[in-house]
Parts: sequence; structure tokens; C-alpha cells
Amino acid sequence: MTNSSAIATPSETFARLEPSKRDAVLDAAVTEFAAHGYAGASISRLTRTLGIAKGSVFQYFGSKQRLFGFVFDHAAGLFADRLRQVRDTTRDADVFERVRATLQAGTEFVDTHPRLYRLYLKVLFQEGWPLREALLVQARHTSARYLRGLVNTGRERGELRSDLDPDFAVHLLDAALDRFLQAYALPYMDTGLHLHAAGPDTLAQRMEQLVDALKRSLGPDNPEGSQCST
Amino acid sequence: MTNSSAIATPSETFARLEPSKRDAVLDAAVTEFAAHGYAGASISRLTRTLGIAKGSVFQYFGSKQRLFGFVFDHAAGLFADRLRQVRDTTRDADVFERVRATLQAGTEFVDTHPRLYRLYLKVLFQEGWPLREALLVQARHTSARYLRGLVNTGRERGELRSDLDPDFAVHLLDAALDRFLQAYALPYMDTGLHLHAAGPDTLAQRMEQLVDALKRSLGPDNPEGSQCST
DNA sequence: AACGCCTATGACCAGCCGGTCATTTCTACC
DNA sequence: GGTAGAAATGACCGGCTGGTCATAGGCGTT
Repeated sequence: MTNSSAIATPSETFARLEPSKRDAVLDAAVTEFAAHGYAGASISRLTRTLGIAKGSVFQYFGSKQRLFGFVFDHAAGLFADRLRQVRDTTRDADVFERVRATLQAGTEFVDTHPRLYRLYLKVLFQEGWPLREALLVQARHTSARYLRGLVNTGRERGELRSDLDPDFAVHLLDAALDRFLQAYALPYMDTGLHLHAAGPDTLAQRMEQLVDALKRSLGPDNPEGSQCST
Repeated sequence: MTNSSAIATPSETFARLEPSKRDAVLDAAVTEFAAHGYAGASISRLTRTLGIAKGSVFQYFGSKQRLFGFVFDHAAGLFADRLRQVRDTTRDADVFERVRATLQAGTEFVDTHPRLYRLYLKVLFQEGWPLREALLVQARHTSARYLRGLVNTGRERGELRSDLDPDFAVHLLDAALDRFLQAYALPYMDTGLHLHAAGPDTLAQRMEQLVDALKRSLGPDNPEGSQCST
């Protein structure tokens, strides 16, 4: 699972670790990086939290940088897996239904891995260290390719406006989906939608609202029999 | 100008400084924070870059935290001023024209203060230090209030769909504008729009494209005489 | 019990950090 | 030139960092 792209590999010692401990280390590392960013994160504090010796972490990963690389890679892999899953299970559905499903999968991912998503957001705007570009390019590439696929099949099926610029469509979808998720995950990014205070129905309603708006923007001009007065 | 909200004030010594030096300090501080984030930024390196003594910076601002507070406040003030300006000069224009003008003002701001914008993006997702919430709430509040104003007057004038949820409209505008700016400022956030490689005409065209899409989403159902066959 | 191999440990290192402050340098007025 | 007050300075402090490594401990095989 989670086929990481070998940007950073842990030592064999780590691979041989008891799974529960391995997960504990990974989990605590995500928490540490998500809470303090790369520069602010402290390996000493991490080992104190975990109750293990500092040397062990360096035995496992060699350096702070490679630890971070592995953690981020792992997170990106989990998300990519989920995306693939949505793509395959909705293969025959309408583009906008697929967008809705993606939106839902996104919120579910934020629910089950809240700190992973925060970590991703942090990396998005963190500069000044070697691995960032590699990680980011890979992550954005995954997302873009996924949306590009949706748009392309949607166009072939005539579910999108014929004069639509696919590049623009991908951008708009990316913007809408990403920001919705941000609003869902981060209270201060929620400009009036009140997503985090919302129950599941209200959330579903908000998603419907967004998909509807996207349909108006990107869908064909005369959707059904609703043109003018019937 | 730039009425900062007194979240952090520099000492009188700093206020009495020669304007050119004051600007140099501010400028270098923005660069340092924008490049390394709050935790990663180093006052020692900053003073080395500036060629002044470390003590001076603490003489001026008292602490790293207050320096950062002042720098961010200053940046937010500049942007808020520009927003106000756009709001006032386009007071009588159509909502979507106003959105277009906002978009343009945004790209111009990124052009003239590239590191200020990057700093803002960094703070957006940086956690674990006291002033962040205050600064962020203030910044998002400014943006949300601005868009809310546009939406409200647009609704009164019937330039928006009658059944439109204003909360949702604000969210969608916020998402679209913010992400467009991000794509413009940060190459890796530009998923296929190729904004940074674009000349001014292409850029204007892209903005038009976005405004058009927003008009379809938020505008009235039958915009002009184009409903069905006339 | 003795051996070999892997893992865990935490004292230790050099380096940088934010922050202080006694001292020097500058400047303006007489 | 003298002097008073403001501004600039950089050596210095305690603390924390990422990273190292000699040592100790665990454990299966003989």
C-alpha cells in the first residue's frame, strides 16, 4: 500500500520494528511537524514525547530531513490511494457527481487524518530546504493529473461546455476543492460557511451547493429541459 | 497611511530613524521571515545581512515576536489600503467588473510586493505562536468584509442570482480570488494556467475567463437577451 | 555460559539561537 | 572644545538544537 516514491527511505532497522511502535513513531512525527513546521520541529522533543532515545530516531532515519521526507511521502501516498479509489469506483458517473464524491472523500480524509492534512498545508508554503520542491511538485502533480482525468472524460461525454478551456477547468476545480477542504479543516479559513460547526447534512448541503455552482460554470449552457418557460 | 492596528509597536528610536534605513530594516525583515518562516528566521542573520548590530534590532522592537508582529501588520495594512482604494474607485461598477478590478489589483500587489504576499501565505499555515491568531483573524476578516460588501450591493442591484446564498457567494469568490493569486505568485501552485509565463494580455484573458465563470455561477439565470431563441 | 549480532541509550559536541548590557560612538548645542 | 544624551555596538549568556558514538542490553544459537 501507499507506494511512496522513494524520496526518502528509512533504515532497515525501522522496517523491522514492531508495527505498533513504528506507527507510534510515525504518528508522533506527523504531530510534531504539523504543530511546529519543519524548522520549529524538534527531534529532542519528539523523542521525549515518545519516551525513546534520541539516537534511535537517527538510527531509523539518519537525519531530520530524511525523517520529514519519509513522513510527508507517507502522507501523500495515503491521500493518493484514496483519490485512486474514488476515481475507480465512480468511473461511470457524471463528472459533477465525481467531483462531489471527491469532495466527500476529502472531508473524510481530513476527519480521519487531521494532522496529515495540516502537515500538507504547512509544507505548501514552507521554503528554504531541499526536499520541498520535489515533494510539492509530486503532490500537486498527482492532484492535477487526477482532475485532468475527470475533465477529459467529462468533455468526451459532453458533460462540460463545448467551448471550455480544460486548463482553466482544472484550475477552477482545484481552487474550489482545495479551498473547501481548507475551510473544513481550518476554522479561520472558513469565511462564513460555518463548516466545522455543521452537522453531516449541512455539510452535504454545502457540497451540493458548490457542485451546483461548478456545474453552472463548467457545464453545458442548457442543461436539461429547464431553458426558459416550459 | 497604512493604519496598522497596534498589535505591535516599535520603539521611538525606530520611529526617529532615517527613513531609508527604516525601510531597509523593514524590507530585510520581510525577506527573512518570508524565506524561513517565523521559527526558521534568525535575527542574527538578519543583522548580518543588514550590516548592523544585533542589539539595534532589539533596541527597535524589543523581541523577535514584536518585530514579526509589526512587519506583518505593516504588510496587512498595505494590502487593506489597496482594497479600500479598489472598492472606492469602482463603487458604481457592476459586481463582476469590481471582482475583475480586485483580481487585477491583487496581481499588481504581488508584482510590487512579492515577498509580502509570500509572508502572508506562510503565516496562513504557520502555527504555535501567540500572535498568529490575532493577525490572521484580522486579515481574513478584512478580506471577508470586503467581499461581503461587494456581494451585498450586487444583490441589491439584481446583478446576482436571486436565490443565491450570500455566505456561499463570499466563500466562492474568496476561493477563486485567493487561488488565482496563489497560482500567479507561486509557480508550483499554477496547475496548468501558466500564469507566471504569461504576458499581460494572456493574464488579462485569464482573469476575464475567471470572472466569466463566476458570472455563470453567481449571476442571474438569464443574463441578457440571450435566453433561448429571441 | 559464552558468543555474536542487532538495537537502544543518553552523555556529549559544536553551533546557533534570542536576548542583555556595559561600553563606545555619534550628534547637537553651547 | 566640552558636554550631555541618544544610538550603535558586539562580546557574552543560558538554553536548545541536530547529530555522534562508545557503551549497555536483549536475545537466539551453540
